[in-house]
Amino acid sequence: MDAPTGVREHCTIAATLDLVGSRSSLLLLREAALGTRRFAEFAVRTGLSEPMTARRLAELVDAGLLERADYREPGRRVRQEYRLTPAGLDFLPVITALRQWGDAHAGVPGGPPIAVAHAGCGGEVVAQVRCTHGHPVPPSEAVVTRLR
Amino acid sequence: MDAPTGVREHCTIAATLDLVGSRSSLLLLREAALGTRRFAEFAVRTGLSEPMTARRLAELVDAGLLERADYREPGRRVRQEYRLTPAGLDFLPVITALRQWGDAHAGVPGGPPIAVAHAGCGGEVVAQVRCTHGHPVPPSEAVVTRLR
DNA sequence: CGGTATCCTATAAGATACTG
DNA sequence: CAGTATCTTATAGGATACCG
Repeated sequence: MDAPTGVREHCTIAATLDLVGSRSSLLLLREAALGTRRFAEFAVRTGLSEPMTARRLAELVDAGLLERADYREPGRRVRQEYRLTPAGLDFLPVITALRQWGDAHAGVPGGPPIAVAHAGCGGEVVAQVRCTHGHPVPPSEAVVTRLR
Repeated sequence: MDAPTGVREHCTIAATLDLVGSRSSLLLLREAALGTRRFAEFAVRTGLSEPMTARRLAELVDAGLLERADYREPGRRVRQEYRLTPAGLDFLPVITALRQWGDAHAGVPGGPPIAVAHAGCGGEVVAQVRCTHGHPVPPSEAVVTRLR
């Protein structure tokens, strides 16, 4: 009678939030975007407890944003690592946009703790609202159509 | 002894999530971005209960993303409306990026319920990761520096 | 090191009823 | 229409202890 798996949301933003919208998931995705790979690093850098780190990392793997892989440094035993999948890489605009808003409006003492620059050019990396033709789209030029 | 107001996070993303990171806040900001102005519309369109709608709208006003304003249609009594402030408009890249990821990876039956187009040009509106010089920045070209 | 099991608290969120 | 008051449930998340 009820849906066996997943969520039946009518809005894709709501569906996204149901999937990865918790604070802990977003912090873990932030860390993955910054290059973190190992379980203990995720827990320390996000400040999340280990049980929560484990549960959310497993959810993100299930949701297809992260993948586990074996990882062997020469002469050491096999370890695990978590890496962004293509769907996880597609999430980078969200992380970038959150960081950008936070840097501008939720200033923390001492300033932002990380900086992201474009390799070579050195420009600051930001998320921009544009159309698929590459034009910047200010809010006044965005036309919203409700399809249903 | 403790901080009287606000949150002292070390990361601007975490600070942002503490401020407006709940599912209900993000759904309300989505609606504000789509042009919703009135209390009852916010509640119906997000599917949130009225108490939650009231509490979160007040939080968003306190946080400076929305502002209340009197609003009078000719011949009718004064009503209230909620509008995005400049800080709220700055949040549009986050909403756009969430919608974009959801449209691509969290498909809902019947397809996305809204479409956003660039006025005139007609191109689909998306969030793109770029540098401040305007170059598109693929994940491999983003250089992360931890400042502390 | 990379987790799991168990238990606990805080808060997100809904239901219902009511008010100016 | 635009909320508020009160109550309840579900879940996010932490603390602690333990395991292969």
